[in-house]
Amino acid sequence: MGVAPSLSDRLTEAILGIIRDADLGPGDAIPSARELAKRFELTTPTIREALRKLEATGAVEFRHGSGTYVGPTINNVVLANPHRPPITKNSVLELIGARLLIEPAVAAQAARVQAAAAPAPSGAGAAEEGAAAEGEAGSHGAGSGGWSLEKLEAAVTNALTPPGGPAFALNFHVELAAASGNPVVEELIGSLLKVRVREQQQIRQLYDNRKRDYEEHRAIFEAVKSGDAAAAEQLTREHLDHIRTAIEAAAFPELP
Amino acid sequence: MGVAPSLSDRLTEAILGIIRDADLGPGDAIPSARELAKRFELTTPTIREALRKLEATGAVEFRHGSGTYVGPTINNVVLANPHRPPITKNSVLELIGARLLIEPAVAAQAARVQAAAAPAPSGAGAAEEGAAAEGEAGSHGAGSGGWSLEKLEAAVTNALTPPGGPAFALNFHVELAAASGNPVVEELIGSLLKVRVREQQQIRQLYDNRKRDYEEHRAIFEAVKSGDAAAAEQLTREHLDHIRTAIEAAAFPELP
DNA sequence: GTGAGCAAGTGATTTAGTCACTTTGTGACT
DNA sequence: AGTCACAAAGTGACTAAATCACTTGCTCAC
Repeated sequence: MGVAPSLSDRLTEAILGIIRDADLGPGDAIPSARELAKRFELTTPTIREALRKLEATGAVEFRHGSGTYVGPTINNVVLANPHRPPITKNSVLELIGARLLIEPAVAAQAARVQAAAAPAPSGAGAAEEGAAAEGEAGSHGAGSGGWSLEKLEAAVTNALTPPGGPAFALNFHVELAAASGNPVVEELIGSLLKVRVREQQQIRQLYDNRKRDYEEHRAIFEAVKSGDAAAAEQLTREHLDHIRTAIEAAAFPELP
Repeated sequence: MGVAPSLSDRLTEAILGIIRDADLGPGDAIPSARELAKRFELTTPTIREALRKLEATGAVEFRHGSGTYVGPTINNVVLANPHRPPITKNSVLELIGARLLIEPAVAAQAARVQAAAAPAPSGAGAAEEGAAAEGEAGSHGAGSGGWSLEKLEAAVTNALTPPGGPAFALNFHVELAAASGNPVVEELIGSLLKVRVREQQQIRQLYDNRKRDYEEHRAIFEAVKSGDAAAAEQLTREHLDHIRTAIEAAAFPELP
């Protein structure tokens, strides 16, 4: 078993080693392909193969004429398949089903974290479990820079902004996952959403649930803010269930 | 935006198109690099770059001297980062935290599916929510071939088998996710576990919780089998919590 | 200053060929 | 007839030296 640790696999590891030894983060430039070729005593096509592998997982990024740079997802433990199969109505429903299974628990955890951080303003009876504050994030998260409750609120109001508006990049569900305090969960939800960005836009065009989305997002936000885990969980479940029934009712341009 | 749809990105898409048009599945051979070079009127290094990208995500597999084959994860929507950062104790805890958040809900869903499939043997009061049977799987799942309850039981007894034993590939938590009926959830859990296979082995060597694992797995299995969602959820939570405290107490060879 | 234009650095791709490995089938030997 | 050794064909792995395309920054005229 494991007879072949070989290949240009070692090269990708070596390049990752260079990146980590130099403590490079997303956006930083890495040595050019020719430079690496010289350093490893290989030729550029070989180097490029290794770099392409790293590119496929978002570990590095090519910019023609400029250089090669560290990618945004180099520290991810899980990622969305960039070579995903063509979307079907069924696969979209499976995706929603998965989110319906995990996001309510995420919302509840976010509320618990919030309740532990703030000195409980109005004590609603929602302490259903022990595991409260998971504490600090290891700083190598998936882009959650500052404190998350503010970003979460920004993401709420964002549901009404047109594409291209301010801070359109913020997604409520991703920010909600970030508020749970666990960067892996944030990656998970982010990956799940990234798979269907194109379909998301399609759905948004088909009918206008943006106002309802906004209201439901706000309700969830309020529940999280007040530390009511049970309410956050239930509201999130209902919200996703609404989306699911909407998708079920929708007639897709492409359906198998 | 999106000014550059170009690159050898189109090549990877085209190759994926070939695979899907020919309806090739994992294990099937794809045209050789030279053949593809001729077909696309390109040169082999260019083709190889595209193939390397596909290799990085498990869409294709190289076998030196034999050929190139369709990989096992070509239909995944989410996957474990093959170029994952070095593991730290904190990152392992984050991983467990994420599983602690989602797996109890997965176990509960598996129990609900089971309760809906079998005509409730002993009606325990566990119907806390509506969403029951999600129905058929789209057949393009992540390896769950036959019916899952049997495989789940096989995975239970497997906790005691030494490495290299029969059906060692089966993992209880992955099979549990499969039993939830949602292939995306199965992928998710599988990816989460794949990230730390090396650490899993390390932990298993440090101290022997295999017997306790076995007993807890069996308890969860029984709860799922009897359709008791609440029990399955709670038992899974406790099981993962035990693992977490064990990891917290462990002294890792490498710790930052 | 401001802008046009040159030059260096970098990625993108080609071309032509060699080496290493796997598979398969043929043939000789038993 | 059965089995083993070996050769041939097909394939991936990699090299070598170029050329083209793009970006960036600098310089120099205006």
